[in-house]
Amino acid sequence: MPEGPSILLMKDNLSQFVGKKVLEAAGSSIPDKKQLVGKILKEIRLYGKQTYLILDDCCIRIHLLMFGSYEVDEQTKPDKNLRLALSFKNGKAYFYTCSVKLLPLDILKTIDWEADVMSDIWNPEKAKQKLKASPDMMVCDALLDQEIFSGVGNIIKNEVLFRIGVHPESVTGHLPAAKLNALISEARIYSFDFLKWKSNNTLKKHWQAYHQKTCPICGKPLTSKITGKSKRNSFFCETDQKLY
DNA sequence: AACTTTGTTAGCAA
DNA sequence: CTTGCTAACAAAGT
Repeated sequence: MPEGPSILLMKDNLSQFVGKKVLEAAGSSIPDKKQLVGKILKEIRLYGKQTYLILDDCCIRIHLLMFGSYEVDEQTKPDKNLRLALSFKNGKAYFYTCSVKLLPLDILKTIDWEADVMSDIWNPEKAKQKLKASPDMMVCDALLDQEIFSGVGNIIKNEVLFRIGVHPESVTGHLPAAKLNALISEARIYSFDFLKWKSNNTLKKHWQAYHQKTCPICGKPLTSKITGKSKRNSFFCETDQKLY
């Protein structure tokens, strides 16, 4: 169940199969397994929450959506949820309850890789331009917009807004320059904190706002509210997060 | 046991 | 044809 950082961990787990040949394919998402068998997994590339398994002449796009999961080597989950399984000589990869689509390699050229907040080529200036182009958008929606902050999900949204002291229903066009910059930089910084804490199983322990009862700064109760066009839950402090 | 949820998209109305 | 909204869908944890 994945936001961007969790997908990065998945990529690490799958990297042992890069350069290896697909010996066998299974699962409900790919009707014609022959398209995959015999192909080499050339590279794994991420775009936010999307994973591209790049083969010789096509690629597989995997999105775990809300409830998807994966396993390496051993299948412990039921076949009915199995969307894709790939066998290599050194092990197997299983993907459950997710979106799996076989696509032409051309699709890779259409992706704005610089929009991925965890990418080496993340482009904060470009994000700023996109935000300025939508000055009426609420910040809670802006952070979840995968065209602007690819990889950010609801947890990252809430923690970033708490860290920078901005109310989720603030409008991007009203943010002072310093807050706008903080929004953009913290989206990346928190994502890497998420990655670090997720890896050592202490993610929940570090939540300051998401699903928390009281504000760690002032001790008052946090507000929980469905916000913005995205209609996702926001957890925030009315005192310490300013509405712009 | 009912409710929630780390997300997206098909489908339809305007 | 585009924009915007809602419903649908998924499965595991609380």
